Amino acid sequence: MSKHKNLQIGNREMLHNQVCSILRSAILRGDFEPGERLVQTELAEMIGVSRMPIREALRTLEIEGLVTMEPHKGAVVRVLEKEDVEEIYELRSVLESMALKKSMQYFTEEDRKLIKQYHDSMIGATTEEYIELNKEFHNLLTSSCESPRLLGFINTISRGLAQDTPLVIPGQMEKSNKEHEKIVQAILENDTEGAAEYLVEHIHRTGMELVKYLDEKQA
Amino acid sequence: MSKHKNLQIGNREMLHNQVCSILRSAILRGDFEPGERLVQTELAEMIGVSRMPIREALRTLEIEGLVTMEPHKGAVVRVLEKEDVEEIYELRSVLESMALKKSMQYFTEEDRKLIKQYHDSMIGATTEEYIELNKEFHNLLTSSCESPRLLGFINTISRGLAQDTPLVIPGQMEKSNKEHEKIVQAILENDTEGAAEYLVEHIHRTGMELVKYLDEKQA
DNA sequence: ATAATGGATATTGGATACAATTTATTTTAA
DNA sequence: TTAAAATAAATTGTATCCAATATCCATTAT
Repeated sequence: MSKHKNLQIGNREMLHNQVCSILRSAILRGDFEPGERLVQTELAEMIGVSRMPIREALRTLEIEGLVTMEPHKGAVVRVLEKEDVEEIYELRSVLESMALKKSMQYFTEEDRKLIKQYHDSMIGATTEEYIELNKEFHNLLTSSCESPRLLGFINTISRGLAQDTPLVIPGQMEKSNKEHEKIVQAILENDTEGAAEYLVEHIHRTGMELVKYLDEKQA
Repeated sequence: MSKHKNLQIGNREMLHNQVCSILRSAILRGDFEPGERLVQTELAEMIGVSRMPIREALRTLEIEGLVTMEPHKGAVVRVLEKEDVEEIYELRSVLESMALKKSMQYFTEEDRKLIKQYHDSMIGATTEEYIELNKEFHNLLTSSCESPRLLGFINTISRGLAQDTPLVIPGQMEKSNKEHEKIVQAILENDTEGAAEYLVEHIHRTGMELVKYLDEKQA
């Protein structure tokens, strides 16, 4: 974070990033059917921009795995299969635990306090609060690792899937809190291997439950 | 308008991809100095296309880590520090070994034969041949893993660095061949953990030597 | 002399219109 | 009914234009 407050007047983010966020939310929210075709001119008119930022946004979404693009055919909303969810969570567990292990050596006492603080604030949170806090919690665990490419991969893979598991997995918040507790405890004790192992278990368990939920929904 | 006579580029793949390859090769070959600014209009004129495919190509190169882009500043050729090389090789070892382990369960007898065949053909190869064969060899080890996102990450990270280590590391071909031998042997014996471990060692050793070379060059 | 200020200039980000290419659809013909 | 041809639709790429912004350079103030 910058030491100064944001004094900017207008929105300085580039258009294709804003477009990307809009489309990503819409897809994850289910505004577009899986398999639905995304016509550039229609999107441009809907959002109120020209085709260029749309094209750039779609390319980003393709990398994140939310749409597929073929030459002269365009973009379609990707159908997430069970295998996709399994792959995403397996990669998340490997990459996030790797980033956590690397981050551990850079954590200051303040970092560890902040992590504990976030964890505590998640205990009594509402579902909506929890989803936001959880994103930031996981971000705190990994973002000190000094590996920009690794962090880029983690962000890419994480954005490819909605982070609203508390809404669909029964008891997810309670289970997560218990698992987070073990991770936080290990971090406070400077137990690198333990923290990483508990994080792997946490992500793996969540992935398994999400797959189970999707299986049941499909059946 | 445009003269289709002096086509610097073929006609089958999409333009921004061809542009991307051209620029990637040019950067890795050293045609652009590290830190050099890449002006879109100049590149467009040089290559003989309009600005749009240039812009799209630059964005891909940014993801691969070859250039950095800032709003209204444009693209500059990235300076690869020691830390970058270390990160790239560490990620490669983790991701490629993961992909190899997953691939092992899908290998057919033909796959294993083909891998052995490639390895054998690398024994007496010239340096140029070796570089090409080595790319395909590593590709064979990982590409059966049925994890498209994992393969995407491996490709992205690999393209961010020139794959011409045989040219700069003394005795690289001989050392690699010995390490490949162990990998191939483990694959033929269906020893998943062994193959993955030897691959990690191989990539790690190459990364170390490359860092050492860069250190010496800088000094 | 040096730092800050204030334009010119260059470059990027984005919009728009249009041509070219490919795919999808419909119509026509055997 | 089926196959070929014509048509429509969508994407890719080009050319141009304009606005926002960064960079550079000369001028001014301290």
